[in-house]
Amino acid sequence: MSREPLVVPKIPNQSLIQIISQDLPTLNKTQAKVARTILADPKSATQSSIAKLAKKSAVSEPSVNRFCKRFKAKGFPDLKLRLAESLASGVCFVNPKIEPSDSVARLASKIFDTAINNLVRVRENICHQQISQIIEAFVKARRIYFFGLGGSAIVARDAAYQFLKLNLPVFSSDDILNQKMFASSCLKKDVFFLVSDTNDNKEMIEVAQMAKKNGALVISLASKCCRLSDQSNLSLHADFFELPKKNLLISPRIVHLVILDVLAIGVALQLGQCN
Amino acid sequence: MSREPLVVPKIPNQSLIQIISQDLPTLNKTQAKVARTILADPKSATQSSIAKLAKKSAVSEPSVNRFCKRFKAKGFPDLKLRLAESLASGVCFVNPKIEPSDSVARLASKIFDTAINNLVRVRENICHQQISQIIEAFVKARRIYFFGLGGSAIVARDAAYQFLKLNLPVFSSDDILNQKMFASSCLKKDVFFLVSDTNDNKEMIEVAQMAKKNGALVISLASKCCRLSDQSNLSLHADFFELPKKNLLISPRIVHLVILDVLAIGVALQLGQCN
DNA sequence: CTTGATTTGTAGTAAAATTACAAAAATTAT
DNA sequence: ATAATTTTTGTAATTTTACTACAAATCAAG
Repeated sequence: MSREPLVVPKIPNQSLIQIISQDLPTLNKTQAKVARTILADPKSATQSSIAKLAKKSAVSEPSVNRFCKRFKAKGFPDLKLRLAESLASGVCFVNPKIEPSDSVARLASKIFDTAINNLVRVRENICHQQISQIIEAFVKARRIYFFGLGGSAIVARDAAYQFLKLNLPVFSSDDILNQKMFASSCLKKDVFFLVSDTNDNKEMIEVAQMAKKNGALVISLASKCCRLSDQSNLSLHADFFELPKKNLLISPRIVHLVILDVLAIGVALQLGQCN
Repeated sequence: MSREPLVVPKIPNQSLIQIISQDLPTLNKTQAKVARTILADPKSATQSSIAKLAKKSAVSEPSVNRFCKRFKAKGFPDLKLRLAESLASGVCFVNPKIEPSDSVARLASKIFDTAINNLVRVRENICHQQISQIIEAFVKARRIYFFGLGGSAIVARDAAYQFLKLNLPVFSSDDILNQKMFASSCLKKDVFFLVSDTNDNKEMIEVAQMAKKNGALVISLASKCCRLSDQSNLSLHADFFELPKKNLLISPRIVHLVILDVLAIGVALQLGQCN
């Protein structure tokens, strides 16, 4: 038996849709046509016959068949099957860009898909050790401050609400002056949980610095690693697809809220309040 | 736009395999044979032809076809498709119950999975027509009130924040007295958007009734069809797994927020503000 | 039993997918 | 450039698969 390190070529459960969109650049003209038709509306592709799909893509039927074999399917019905699986598993990594011409149905499914994808990504990349440490800190804290600004103020408020239900000593505010006031007068046993989606908000960083100076534990939840994370004792981030600026589509708050659910239930278990 | 309460066509999104095994007792001899063959090995069923499956079940081909139609499939290929979906999502739809002995990693993945599953379910069952109608109503409204209580107050507030960014005339409050005051003094061109997770909150229903009496459009967003939905002109719900009470795990707010994202982006597109 | 209704299978038909092969592009070498 | 080779693509025939109409069989009630 070989002692050489094994190279495991495992690409775990990659969605067919993901594979197709990945390989799109390597496909030739005709196959790319088919790929684009499928990616544009995978659901309807699963319900078409090979003839319909060929016509829609402006290629011949055998070309569709060749496309199927290019993607390791036994044939067209097999491709449809794998496509259906890919859709059902909820993980559609196609980056859905919203077009003004989109129907409401399409719009809705793009937005849901994006939320789902982000959750899947974060689920896989989340650092459990940090989660544990934060739960630990929450349980021991004298007081926990949840702060955020703009859209993240709502996340902070929701978090405070969840932890309040667990009888933790929480406090929340969306007023930056209040936030600074509490940060400047806090104690060592306090915990500051700062939520941010803009990532580099100057005010929030100042709050972090003030709290840290007083020896409090600063935890940040941002959409990516940023200056706020650097200023924190513990930081969580939800790595998203990067999207063009001002695109309304991606909002980190969904992921942030789910992360906070994890923390809240973790704390509840720790306190034995989960029945 | 109609002010009559709409009957929402509910399509319960149960896994086909579940449905088949549920209905097994009600099937006649031949169809039961087919059902048992499929349930014995659903995966291989998705890869068989109608002839193979018929032979394996010791029935004729048309019997298999009739079986398909019995389960609302268009035909055999359609059944295979739904079976494949059912298998792909199968693991995911297991209801993850949280145990005190769960590790943080397990806890986190259960919570993420639940959120993801709920989003997938709602994505498939959401009524696009209603979404369109609501977008329409929002664009035309003189003023839009977003009201919620408890956990849903946060959802309402978030919604108000999103629509405020689009320059819509929004107003939000988590104070029930305020809510009633505005409901009692509103105008016909006003829209009330009521969010609820407890489903049958008496106060919220009163708000709906008051607003309706004044001729305003009442829209509700709840976690299932409930009395509040009945009192609304338009209602959306996010059908979840029903879970034992007091289980912290399931919170409808994630789904509610994503639905509100759909509405917000829909409105933005309608207004031409999406670049 | 016999009549009527339901269920099941046979055989034929229609549709869909695949294959073999030829035409058309694209690529390379001359 | 253009002829030769390779690759890609489409046409048409073949095969497989699924569906339908109808007849036989089974079942139920009188």
